[in-house]
Amino acid sequence: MALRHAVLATLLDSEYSGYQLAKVFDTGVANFWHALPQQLYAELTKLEAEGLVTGRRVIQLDRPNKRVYTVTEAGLAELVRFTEAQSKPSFIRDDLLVKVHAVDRTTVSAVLAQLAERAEQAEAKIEMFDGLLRQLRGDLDEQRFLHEGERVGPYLTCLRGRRFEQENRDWCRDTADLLNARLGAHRDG
Amino acid sequence: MALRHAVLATLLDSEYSGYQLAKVFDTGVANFWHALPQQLYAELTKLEAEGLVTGRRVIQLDRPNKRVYTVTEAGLAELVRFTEAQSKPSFIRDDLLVKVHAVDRTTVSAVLAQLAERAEQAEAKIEMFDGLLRQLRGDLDEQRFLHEGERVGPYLTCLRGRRFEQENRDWCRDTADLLNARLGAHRDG
DNA sequence: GCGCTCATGTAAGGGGTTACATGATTAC
DNA sequence: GTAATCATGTAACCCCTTACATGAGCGC
Repeated sequence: MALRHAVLATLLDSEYSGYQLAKVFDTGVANFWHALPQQLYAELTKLEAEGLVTGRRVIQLDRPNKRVYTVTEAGLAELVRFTEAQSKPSFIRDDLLVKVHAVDRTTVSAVLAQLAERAEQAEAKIEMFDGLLRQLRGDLDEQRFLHEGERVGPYLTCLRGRRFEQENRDWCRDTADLLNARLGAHRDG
Repeated sequence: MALRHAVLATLLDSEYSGYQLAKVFDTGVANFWHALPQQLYAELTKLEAEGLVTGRRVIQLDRPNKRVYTVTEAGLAELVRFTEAQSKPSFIRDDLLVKVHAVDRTTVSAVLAQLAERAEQAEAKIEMFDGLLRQLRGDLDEQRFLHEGERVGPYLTCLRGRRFEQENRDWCRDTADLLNARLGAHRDG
């Protein structure tokens, strides 16, 4: 029962519809939480029933209508309660790392291809983060924004996401280089 | 259904009992997969029923007996099939990052305390990885081992884990420093 | 005896994933 | 009309988590 807190934290940035929230969870938020659209629709319905968010119908002429959500006082209180409670240890689950762990007994070429793909995805995410960070800090330079900006939370998590993806990209490249070098040297696999 | 592949990949390193596997999943393997002991016992039973691993009873005099498992040919084939299939995108779920994202509207002191705690945990993991890496490469230096060692998969994933924890520790410290500086400057809470 | 580690589970319930369903509106 | 995006779900199933249960052997 922690998806709700990720949703509440995200709705502090702006009001969102389920559809918009799904987009955000697929990009920026994905650095600290992962969820599918169906989960988000269900969670928003539950959160509204419990009074932690309120929905507002928005009539759109050029597109289908939508329902956007805002955090209530009760929702914020729940987020504070969550913040003060102990954190569960975070966890990673990564298919690609499982594959690398077993690479000496499986198919090196398949792993190499996936490392290259992952490195590219990481690169794309880095650029996405750079854009997001620029957008968040507006006219200020980073140090100024971090020290004087009003809301730094989202900026700080983006910085973390950016570092993570950089590390990810570099490791993928280093690992691919090494596996390639071994292939060249041994002429097997 | 991907826990099984993490288990198979881990059993390539050595034969393990469920209990030992749980220990390994709590430390080294935790960098790419997370699982509780109950899951592992259940998965080992299923894997043996499907012929992907074989169990062997070990009689111990000084401790309760145990059952240790090895990957079969069919298990290795399944791991190869998995390796060649597309990877699911990896995901992170991290309470602490949710809390940092919302920090401007919640309790800074609680977040600071948890950042410090997390930084310490990361430091401990870095040391654990250093030990593991030394153990894996034996007498060889790192470059030599990476280029000439027999099994580099586990070493490569450890390197990834180490980098990840380093990044984690640094970000926690930087973030805590910044939040502290803001507290000092604004004198609010 | 008591607590610790080793060792292996069962059962219930909640959360997440996969597959499917529906409809509005815009652009070609 | 057909594809693409916007928009919102339902249903079934599987996996994961939480809580509980059991017992052997060691050190004090």
